[in-house]
Amino acid sequence: MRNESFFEKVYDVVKQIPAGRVTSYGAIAEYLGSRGSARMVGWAMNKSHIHPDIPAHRVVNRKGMLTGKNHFGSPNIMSELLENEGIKVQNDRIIEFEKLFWDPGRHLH
DNA sequence: TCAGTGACTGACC
DNA sequence: GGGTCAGCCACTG
Repeated sequence: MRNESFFEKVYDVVKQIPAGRVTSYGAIAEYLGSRGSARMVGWAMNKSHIHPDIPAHRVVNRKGMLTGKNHFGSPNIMSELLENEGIKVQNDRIIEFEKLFWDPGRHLH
């Protein structure tokens, strides 16, 4: 049903990302059937503050870089949240991003 | 309705 | 990995 907006679906996926794992905007967009609309996912994250439990820090770009850290109020919050979950962050980039990558299309098939 | 905006991505270097 | 360019599309005013 389309009772949910595009970003409502995005939140539904993001909330299912397990702790200690990360995914990319493009992966979520692709899972929602809007491949190439990764910007919409990032845009949805921008408004995720209206939702209580959106682990937006577990969503990064396809290179594993914390491009959205600037939207957490303070640039260091995002990396601290990730490190708190056991994810190593160095120079605004997730170490071993490929190993920690969580594909919604594979887990939520 | 139209134009602006953007937490991206792929191509290229 | 990182900068630039162009395409992408849902939402806002």
